[in-house]
Amino acid sequence: MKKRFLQNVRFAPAPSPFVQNDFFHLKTKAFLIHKLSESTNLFLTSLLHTLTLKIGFASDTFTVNHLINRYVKLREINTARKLFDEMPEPNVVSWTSVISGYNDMGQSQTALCMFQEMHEDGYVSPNEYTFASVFKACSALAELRIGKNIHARLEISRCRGNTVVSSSLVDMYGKCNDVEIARRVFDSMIGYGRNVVSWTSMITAYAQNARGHEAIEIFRSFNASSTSDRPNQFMLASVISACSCLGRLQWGRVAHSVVTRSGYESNNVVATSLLDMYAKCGSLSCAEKIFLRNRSDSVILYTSMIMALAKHGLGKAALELFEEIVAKRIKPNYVTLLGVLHACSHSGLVNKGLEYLNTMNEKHGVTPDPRHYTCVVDMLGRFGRVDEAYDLAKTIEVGAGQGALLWGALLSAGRLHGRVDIVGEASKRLIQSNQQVTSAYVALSNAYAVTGGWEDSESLRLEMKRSGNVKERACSWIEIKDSVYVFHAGDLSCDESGEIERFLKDLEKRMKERGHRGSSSMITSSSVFVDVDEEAKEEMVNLHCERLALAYGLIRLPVRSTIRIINNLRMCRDCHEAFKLISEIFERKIVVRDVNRYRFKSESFDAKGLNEIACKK
DNA sequence: TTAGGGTTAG
Repeated sequence: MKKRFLQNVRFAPAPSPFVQNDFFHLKTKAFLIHKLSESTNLFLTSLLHTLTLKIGFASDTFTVNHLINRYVKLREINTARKLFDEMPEPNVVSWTSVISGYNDMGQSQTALCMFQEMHEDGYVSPNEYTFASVFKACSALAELRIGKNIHARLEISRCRGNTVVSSSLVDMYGKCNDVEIARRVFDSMIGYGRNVVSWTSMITAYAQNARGHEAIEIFRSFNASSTSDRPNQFMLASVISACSCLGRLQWGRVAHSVVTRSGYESNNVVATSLLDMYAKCGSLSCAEKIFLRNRSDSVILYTSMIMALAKHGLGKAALELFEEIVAKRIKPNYVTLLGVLHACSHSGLVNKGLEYLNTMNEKHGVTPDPRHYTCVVDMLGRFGRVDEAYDLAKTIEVGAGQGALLWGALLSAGRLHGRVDIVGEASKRLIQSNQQVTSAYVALSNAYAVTGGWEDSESLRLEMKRSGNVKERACSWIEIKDSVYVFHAGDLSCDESGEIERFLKDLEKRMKERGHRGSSSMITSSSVFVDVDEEAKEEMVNLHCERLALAYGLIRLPVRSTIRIINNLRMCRDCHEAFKLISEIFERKIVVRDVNRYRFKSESFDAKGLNEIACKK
């Protein structure tokens, strides 16, 4: 502190003639602070700022801290920073206020730089408030390495064992995808107390890392604990999000009843999570009801509905909703445009999709990024324009994670359309960047085999075996009347497989009768080639024929209940409804890596657990 | 006696 004081002392303002004595000084200071705390506009705050300088409080840390906080609240971070830089003796509150201000402005990187500066300055030590703010910045940036370093610093400080700091740590590890450490921190909190925020952080950590069962287990433990806290909108939104990632409609419905009983049904964030849950669990009609009941100017609510329609193959409706956003002057963001492109991709509106990509910056102020381009590559690839997809993919600069999505999309397109050259190129790119290595090896090996390169194919298989890249058997699951059935890829031991095959052949025949020129081998090869005029494409959108091929891969697999799915399909009045049902089945299809773990969880915990909470008084 | 943590679309 001394160094900073000496540096600034010659610039410190001379004592003001207004400061006559201690009593006057204290009264004036109290008046200023009181007025500052009441000030909600920039004009008044600037006036009080001028007054603070005039009457000689520019060196008073406490008063200047109030000023800084007022500017932070008004989102005037540059003014706040300027004030901070001119302070002769900033204390920990001054530092934390500016760090927190940068967080609020979304400038998390600057917040972290400031924390480092504070450390190097060495005159002020961080306290609980500072650590909580800094972990929040790490969360926003998903900076695991820096977060761990600061966590180590926390452990040797006197600030460990604080509920707020630990909650922010749980959140940070969750956002950085290290759920195990998040859980360890959460468990350690039992010694000094958890509150509704700590529990919510843990639920969110599980939900955001696709571990819905554990998220719901934590929610159940929270309700069974002795805490007097009740679930609030933050916690409920996360619980619903956990139900979404599980794709289990029954659980989602029970969670919805908890929301209704808690009185949070009209909360905008909760409503958005409900909408998303219903859409992901296959009930588009319920999603629409939630949307209509809560229609507001929220871009996230609109975007969720656009995504829901897009995923259900209703591209035209999704685009109409987007036009409504534009007409209402709600500013779309990059996710909204992703939804629009997704809608075009899943509905065969290829040229429309390209038009949106090329005009989104000019018309909507959203610059296309690799995620948008990947969506368009996927769209072109799905509809046979593989060369265009490849040409576009080559022009996009991506990091490793995004590259996996981009080249993964091209790999699928190459496989779907039998383009060995594209499969080879995409596989090589994926292997080089160490992404999706197993799938890429398999695809590349198959590509070599198709072109007669048996030696290359064999050596690749050996290489896979040596490096431990063994492909896991894919599986899917489906929920029927509160039970979950797991399906294994390639298992044809089903008694009803003949009947299923006959049924699907019949569906294909009826589809052709309605004028669709799909591939004659659509069912057997799981490929759909589209070469139809615009009108037919529109109809194809409604029939979800691309999904039929994929759904076939799901329902041909053996479980006793498969026959019940077929019976449900038969109850449909025509093949349009049947396709919709197949599509819904497909929407709930989730590939899991660890089947045994999932089975164990699904047996040990069912919707009754949530029901108990729903009925709790 | 100023400063701190958790939610929804992707």
